[in-house]
Amino acid sequence: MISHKIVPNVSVDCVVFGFDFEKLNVLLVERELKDEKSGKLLISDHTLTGYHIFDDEDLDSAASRILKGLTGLDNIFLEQFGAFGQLDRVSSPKDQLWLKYINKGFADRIITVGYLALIDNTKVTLRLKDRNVSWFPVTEIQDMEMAFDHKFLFYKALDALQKKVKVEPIAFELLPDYFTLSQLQKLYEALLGRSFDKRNFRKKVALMHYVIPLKKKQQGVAHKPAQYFLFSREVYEKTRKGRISFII
Amino acid sequence: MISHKIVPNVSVDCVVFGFDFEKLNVLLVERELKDEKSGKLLISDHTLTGYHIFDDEDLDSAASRILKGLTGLDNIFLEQFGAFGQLDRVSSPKDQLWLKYINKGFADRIITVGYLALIDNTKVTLRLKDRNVSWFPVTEIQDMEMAFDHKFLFYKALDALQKKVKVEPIAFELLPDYFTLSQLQKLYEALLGRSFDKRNFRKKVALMHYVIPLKKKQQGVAHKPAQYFLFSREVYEKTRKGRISFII
DNA sequence: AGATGTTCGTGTACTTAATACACAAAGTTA
DNA sequence: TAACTTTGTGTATTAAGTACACGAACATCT
Repeated sequence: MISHKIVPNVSVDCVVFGFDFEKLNVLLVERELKDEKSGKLLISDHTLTGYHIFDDEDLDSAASRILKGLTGLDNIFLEQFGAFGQLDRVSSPKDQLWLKYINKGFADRIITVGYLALIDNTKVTLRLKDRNVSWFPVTEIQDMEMAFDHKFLFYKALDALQKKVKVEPIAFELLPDYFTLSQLQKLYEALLGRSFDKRNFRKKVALMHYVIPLKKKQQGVAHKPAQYFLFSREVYEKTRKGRISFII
Repeated sequence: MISHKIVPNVSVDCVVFGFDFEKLNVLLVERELKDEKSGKLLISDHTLTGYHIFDDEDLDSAASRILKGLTGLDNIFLEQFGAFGQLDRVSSPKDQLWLKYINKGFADRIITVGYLALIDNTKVTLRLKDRNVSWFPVTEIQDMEMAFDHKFLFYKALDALQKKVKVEPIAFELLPDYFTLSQLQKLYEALLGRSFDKRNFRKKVALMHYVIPLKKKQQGVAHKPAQYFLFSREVYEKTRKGRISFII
């Protein structure tokens, strides 16, 4: 059981990515603070999902705990993309006001460990008591107001994701258990911000013996139904060569 | 100026790599503790170079500070390879004994941020007051006794280095300003633990327009003298394509 | 002066991967 | 049954990867 005694100087922040078959999205939590008397909005922006770590859990567990609370899911794909300890991470007036307001006695020197999480949108229903949590297209983050250094962290995570996706088969974490090749292609296009030629893309996938066709086809679509495929990590581990280039 | 007030729960550890034109080495510090009465060796092993961070420096600065103290050099190539916060990182009897002995009042829950550093052996003379610091071939680490979770951290760093080296031109950080192609090849062989065909290796290097031949040749060697080359980061930045595969 | 030892620097043939590009087939809906 | 939409497929060309052997340039030794 968890003691709920926090380690004062350390937090984790999760950048949670999801794919809706159209575009890549990120999960953000609304942050609002109203002046009690005037009712005036003092703060209205968004944050990543993060929290301090407890003194009896390690970093990965802290990240898993946060994601469990957010999505109800265990076994979410999670990977560090960096540790961040700039002196001015939490020092803007807005952020100081917020920290005073929530009044949890956090230190003002907080080193945060960033985790990127990939989740299968089809499996999750969001929930976080008292706070609005929702998906935002990654292409819109640019123009949003964000808390602390969270916009910076987001772009670090996106960068790490784009690099990793070229080198390891982690994109499948964003898809349901079975998927069509067009969905896979759209995903890579959303991840990398470029487009691929259909035939060439499929030629490459054909060389990935761990992307396995199923007997199942799409049903009820107003066009030629697509075949479903499945990603087998087992086959991947067995057949991977030393090669680097994954997609591209 | 630095206040020397430490952040209690956070440290950085540096895994410092060097290349002696034969093999890849890592820098370790000897750790010894003798019983005051009996003179019996209670601890004799090696550690990475690390320390707590101060409350007025960020993570990168802390790592730079440690390396400056160790090598006298600024501007060393530095990059995070992960943050580590296992509950049992420092809890072995030996490590507890050591922490009691040095008696600096460190917390017993310490999250460390791992940095990998690449240095040009030809530019450095080691120095660390009161402690023995020296180079060890990476192939020998396996059989060494190491403090805390430092052996684990070392292998994480090595792994990160091997991945990164395939994808970015960081190997040059381990070489002097100018070098021969045979030295470059030996370096890649040491880094990746495999060998390359000379002609094919050179064919690849020829495609890297940022590896630039100099007029200079080796002198005083008892064989045909090799031409020197130089790595230009400027040309690299200008000419890099989206491609992934770097060497291999 | 000449022989010995060592590392340097180069080319070709073959196989594998990357790219560019267009159209008929299989479903739904009106 | 016609219109619409997405699926699924092949070929030709170029670029990159791999396998493989030998003369040239220097220092050293006799």
